[in-house]
Amino acid sequence: MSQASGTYHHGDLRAACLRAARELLEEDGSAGLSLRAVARRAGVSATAPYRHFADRDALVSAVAAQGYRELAEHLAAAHPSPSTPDELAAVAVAYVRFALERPALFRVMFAEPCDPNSEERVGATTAISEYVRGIVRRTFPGVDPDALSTTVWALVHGLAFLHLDGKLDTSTPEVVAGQVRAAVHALFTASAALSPTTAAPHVRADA
Amino acid sequence: MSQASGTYHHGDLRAACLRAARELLEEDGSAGLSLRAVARRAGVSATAPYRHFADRDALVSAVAAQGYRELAEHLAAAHPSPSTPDELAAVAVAYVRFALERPALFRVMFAEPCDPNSEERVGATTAISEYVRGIVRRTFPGVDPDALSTTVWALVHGLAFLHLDGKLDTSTPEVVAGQVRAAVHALFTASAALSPTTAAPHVRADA
DNA sequence: TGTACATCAGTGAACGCGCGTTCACTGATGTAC
DNA sequence: TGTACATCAGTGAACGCGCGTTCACTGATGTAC
Repeated sequence: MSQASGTYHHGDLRAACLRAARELLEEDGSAGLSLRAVARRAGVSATAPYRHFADRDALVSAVAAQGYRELAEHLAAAHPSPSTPDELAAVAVAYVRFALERPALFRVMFAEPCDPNSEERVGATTAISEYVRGIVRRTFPGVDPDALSTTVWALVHGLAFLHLDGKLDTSTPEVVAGQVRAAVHALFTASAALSPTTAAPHVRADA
Repeated sequence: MSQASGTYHHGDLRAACLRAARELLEEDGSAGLSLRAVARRAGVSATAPYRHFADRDALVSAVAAQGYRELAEHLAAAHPSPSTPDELAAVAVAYVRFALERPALFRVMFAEPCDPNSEERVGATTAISEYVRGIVRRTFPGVDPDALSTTVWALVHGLAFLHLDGKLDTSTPEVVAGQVRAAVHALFTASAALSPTTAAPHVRADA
């Protein structure tokens, strides 16, 4: 029997290592991810992972990349192609919820000083970035998508991190969602006012 | 001679440890802060810091708290009491610049899972939070300061982190400052439109 | 169908490392008389 | 002013730990004949 994902001695140790890493992150978010702990959890000798990852960094980058992919899926699940403020807000809520449900993974994805050389990681980041740009283009036609998508991403990302660090009220998911929606809607109104097609009077008054 | 900050055998080892920690963070941002490395850098035995810090966590928290204080000073230096969008933007630029100039310190302050028990740390965070709220109150009279200050802080904090992680263009300080100013101004316009006193027509039209 | 062989995923001992923390100590300082 | 003493900041040896990584190996699998 020959499958696409090879079944060797272990079965699929690479996948098992990633799974183990995720479990460890979920159990103790504050601990650093160690190759030995991952091997232990995968039920394999300390050196077995070296067959699948060049070194510890490669493992960490692979975990981060998987996180980016899952984040993208999570956002898409919130709404396939948002084009209204409410839909954008729903995606923003999903982003923050993702961070709060997997705090350690989210930190690995963003807080860990990342080597810019990891293709997997750079690619995944670019994908997220493009996704946000697409939303902004659809939701705010007539506004420069580059500048605004940066603003949107920064706002949502900042909300995620401040919640993660306990700097904001995280008592219930509803409270969090409310804060995120309020912030996104404030932003939308701004942009509508700036848009040439729907410019607010106090902006046109400059002309 | 008896001074407020006691001069003992070393002089002032507590301060020397904090200084050493800061130097180490600036030299290698990716390495974790270790008590032994700090002692080594301070030119003192590995166990000497225990006279001044209960354990490693206490040292890290002290460094973070010092970072918060310096951030507050940095923001105040950008503008003592901002009350216009331009002045707020200047403070936002200072916030992001602070993060980019001391990336490792900034990560210790925010990215490190922090124990909510550290009084020093909680207090410093609260101070920053209050400072932002004050700015928002002055800059956006008539708008609920709670909600908006969260939005402002999140936006600026998100900009700082995305720049820090190389997700945005950080080629020159001017480019970064431009992005930050653009984002803050977008937000201001939003809030002006929402404010009862200066509400934009398309908002009042709802009534 | 059966045998010989190559491949290579996983093993396990071993390395050298830096870490946090303990402990009994030492020796400079400041104070009481 | 001089001596005895208490304090306590800093020492240095020692502990046990988990880490990343190396290396020669073993043994299951898949393949060629």
